[in-house]
Amino acid sequence: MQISSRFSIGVHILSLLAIRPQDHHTSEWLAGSVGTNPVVIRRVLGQLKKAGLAHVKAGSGGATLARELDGITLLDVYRAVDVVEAGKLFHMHEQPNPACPVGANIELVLRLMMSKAQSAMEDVLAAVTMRELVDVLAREIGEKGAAGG
Amino acid sequence: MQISSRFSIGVHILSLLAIRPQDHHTSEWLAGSVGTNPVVIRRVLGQLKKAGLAHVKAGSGGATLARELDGITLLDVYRAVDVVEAGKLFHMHEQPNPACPVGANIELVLRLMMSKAQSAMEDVLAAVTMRELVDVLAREIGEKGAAGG
DNA sequence: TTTCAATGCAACTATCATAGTTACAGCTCC
DNA sequence: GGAGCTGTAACTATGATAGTTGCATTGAAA
Repeated sequence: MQISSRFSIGVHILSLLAIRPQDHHTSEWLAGSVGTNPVVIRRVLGQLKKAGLAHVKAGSGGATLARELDGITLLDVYRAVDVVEAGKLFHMHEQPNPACPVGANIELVLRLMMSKAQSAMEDVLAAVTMRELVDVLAREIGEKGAAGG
Repeated sequence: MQISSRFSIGVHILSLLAIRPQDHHTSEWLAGSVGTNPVVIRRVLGQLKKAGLAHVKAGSGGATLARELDGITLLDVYRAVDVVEAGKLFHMHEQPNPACPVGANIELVLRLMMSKAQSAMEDVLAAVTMRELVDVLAREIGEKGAAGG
């Protein structure tokens, strides 16, 4: 089991929009950096757009950030690409026997723990802004470097 | 995307072994409380056994705890049922373009964040022992009650 | 107004994990 | 030996993911 790569693709896209604001970011251009199909990019970009994180221009094409980097957390991206339903990271078995003491009561207890665990994970994502991520990324690029687009 | 119910089934099984130590815990009996097929139970129980959390008797049948409740954390169960590979909760897209500055460097940065988020989640699981969970469960049962097995 | 590149979306594919099910060999104990 | 149970293989249905093709629509520029 893994959380869909739509999340990492979303972060990648927003990073590109931030770091190379001068370029014309078509889905094909973005797909070239992400290493996937333009349609996959359009799907994710559509979700970022719906979440108010990006603008996308139909016709002439091109995407831009819809918000300041400081106003976008990793949790915003994670929510935008709809990768895990809220409160449903863990799948609880669905038919515990209500006639058994354990079966009748374990769901409540277990859901509480699951919820805490999921929240802890999401809190980490919420604590990181795209600004911070892009800054670290820019430093990496500065040190190691890399050519092309 | 959701983490497999094998985890919640595993916790349910261990709770049953703890709370009703007098019973003969066959896969069919356990399946009755969990609300699933005996084979599903045997599969999970086999994983708990391999992880050293439960004993299972072939032939005559029946499962028992292999460790004190205090010595079993929810993380142990989570690891036992092999629900998420270590460090791989998030799926990173696999072919970022090394010729693009962002593509070449985002993996490192993103994996760091993903790893932190996953660890935060697992730390919560590690902080809860089956003893604590069973105590809460027993209190629930005491308050609300429920008949049968 | 024609043209052209790009988006948005539907539809289809392959692949994989999950979870349920049947079947049966092998083990244990009475 | 027989009854009952485990361990495991094999098969099924279902659903998510991710890639792909095709096309109607859009918008800007020639």
